[in-house]
Amino acid sequence: MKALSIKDIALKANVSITTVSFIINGKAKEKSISDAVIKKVQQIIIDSGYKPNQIARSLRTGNSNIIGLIIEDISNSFFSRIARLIEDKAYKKGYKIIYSSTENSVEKAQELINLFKSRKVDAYIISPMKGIEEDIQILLNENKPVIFFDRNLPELNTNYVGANHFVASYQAIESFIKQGKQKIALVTTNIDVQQIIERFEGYKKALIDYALPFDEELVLRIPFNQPEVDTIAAIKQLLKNKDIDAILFATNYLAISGLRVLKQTGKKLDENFAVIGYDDHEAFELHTPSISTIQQPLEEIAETIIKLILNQLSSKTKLPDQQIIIPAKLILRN
Amino acid sequence: MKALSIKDIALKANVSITTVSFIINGKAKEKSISDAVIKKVQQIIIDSGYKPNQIARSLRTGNSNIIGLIIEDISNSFFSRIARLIEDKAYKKGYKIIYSSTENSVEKAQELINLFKSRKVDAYIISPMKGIEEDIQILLNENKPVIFFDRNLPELNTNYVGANHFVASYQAIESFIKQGKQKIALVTTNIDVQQIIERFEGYKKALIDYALPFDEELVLRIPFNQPEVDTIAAIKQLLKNKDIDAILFATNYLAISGLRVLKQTGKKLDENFAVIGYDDHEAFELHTPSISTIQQPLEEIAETIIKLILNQLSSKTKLPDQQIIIPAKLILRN
DNA sequence: CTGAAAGCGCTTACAG
DNA sequence: CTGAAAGCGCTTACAG
Repeated sequence: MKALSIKDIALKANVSITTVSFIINGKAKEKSISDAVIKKVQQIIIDSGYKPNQIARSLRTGNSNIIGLIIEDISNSFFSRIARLIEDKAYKKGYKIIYSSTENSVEKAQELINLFKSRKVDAYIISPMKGIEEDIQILLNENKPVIFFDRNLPELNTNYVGANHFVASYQAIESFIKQGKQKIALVTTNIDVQQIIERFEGYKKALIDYALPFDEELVLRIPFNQPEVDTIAAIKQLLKNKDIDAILFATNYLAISGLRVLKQTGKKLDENFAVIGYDDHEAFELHTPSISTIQQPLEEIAETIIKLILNQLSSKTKLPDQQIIIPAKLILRN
Repeated sequence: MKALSIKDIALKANVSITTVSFIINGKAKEKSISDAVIKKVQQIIIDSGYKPNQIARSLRTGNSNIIGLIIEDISNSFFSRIARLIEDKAYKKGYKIIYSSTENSVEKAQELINLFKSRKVDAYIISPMKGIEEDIQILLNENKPVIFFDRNLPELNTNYVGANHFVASYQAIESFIKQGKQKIALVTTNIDVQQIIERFEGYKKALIDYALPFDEELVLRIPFNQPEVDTIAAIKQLLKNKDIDAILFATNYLAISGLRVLKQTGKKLDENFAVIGYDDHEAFELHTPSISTIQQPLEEIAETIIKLILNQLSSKTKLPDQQIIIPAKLILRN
């Protein structure tokens, strides 16, 4: 059972495929096709259930109405929520999203870019990593809209939408200090991207501003993709060796591991020990006691990304790049 | 900057595009292209960074090396974890996955099927809903491999991979009864799919087998996509009106809402009141006390799905449909 | 051992 | 008001 083609419709309607094509693409008026023909062809299309072959259309036009979304890990709730929001919003504008995870691997990201490129996606939304600059630059040279989100590569001139991680992190530490905490640790990842570095800088700056000593040994940098048992062991070690009274976790999955440590060791969250997580997670609110957290405004981020993309796609000339920084919110839950 | 085409490569190598095509597709030996030519062309391909246009290839061959994945909601951790696993496994076999969420809307699912169809995906992995039967039947008539997962539409002859929800649910209730629970509620959704019905049947059968009264008023059916505040209100109502000593939640997001209710009302989980969740979630283990849960073997489900797909894609004849039911595990955490 | 040519299903500049 | 034809970038049956 082969699918119908535009030729079949033209045959049935006794017109040329040109005419059918004009009608399908809403150019009937502009091309002054008679109303009678328009009506007849449209009826045949409806009756037959004909759907244009998008592959052929893409080959001919060079675009696809598809936006490629490249993220770190779809099973991380921060990314899956953002993906869902972007999907919804793009969908309403007639664009489809295809997405895939990189696990922070440059090779995987390169393959995804090639995949998307060979599928002629119209635009790219990327949470990038160091090492991918060259591949991105090629996309930019081809005049493809590229929006970075979550993290930026400042050496590249492109659009970026992200939260103000420096300030968020600073405020989190500030709130610890105001609670009288003295030995505040940061549990972060070792991935070398701006957004993670900013969280560290905010941490450090707050300590310095409040005249607390900055101790590199209170900063735990967990290798990305390390098995969780090792992460848990490292956090246990940190708690054992140092007399810590507060921890800021720089990602939600690290905070989850941290909460597992507390559960396993029986360490209590009380006036002597506090934690703050990054990026909300159901487990934080439901925890006893509830865990305070830094929340990125997902809705606003998704909205901004889509707006930037659509602007670019509808403009013939290259628009100036925009770096949009949205405040993150510290949600105190105790 | 236009991308290179096979023509450019042929020109540079001073051979025909036929020859280049054979070499790209590994048919050089079979077509007895000389080693010298093979080497020369390959070198030019590498040097120039040429990547075949997959759109053109798809148009010509009618397939795409892409598998379409249609799920309920990518922001639900059950689906995002499965998606991630399927993505990994397919990737290793040279297939890419594109996925999208339906939110249980038949219309959205139809649009996605049409999108995927017009993109010539090679196979479909679908968590279906009632009302989509006809569209699926069309895919089957076109001899496209279709695998249902998570839920089945028994009236359709197709492949299915899922967990044994009846048994899992039965065992959960059985464990409540053995703890001496008497008034056991079920909080489930109103979506009319087999997997949800089985969870209900398991609940009911266990009560009957153990000579406990089955009371329809202890079954709360939450409308899908209802705002969470309403869900929370309904659960509060249930707890208030009935003297319940145990609840089985039929999905993880319902259990999350249930835990929110406990938090808000201050109701304690103790020897007088127990809950079990469905599909694991970080919040369950980290909760105080930890929440018991029914876990579907995600890894095994993903593995089985991919195996079925690859079998079908590599077989020229239609393989017999398989219904693969994998046991779910009750994880008791207290 | 290699190539010319048809064709996949569209869009669109051009012609009438 | 409408259509014939070129062309997007591939693959492959056929010919030599």
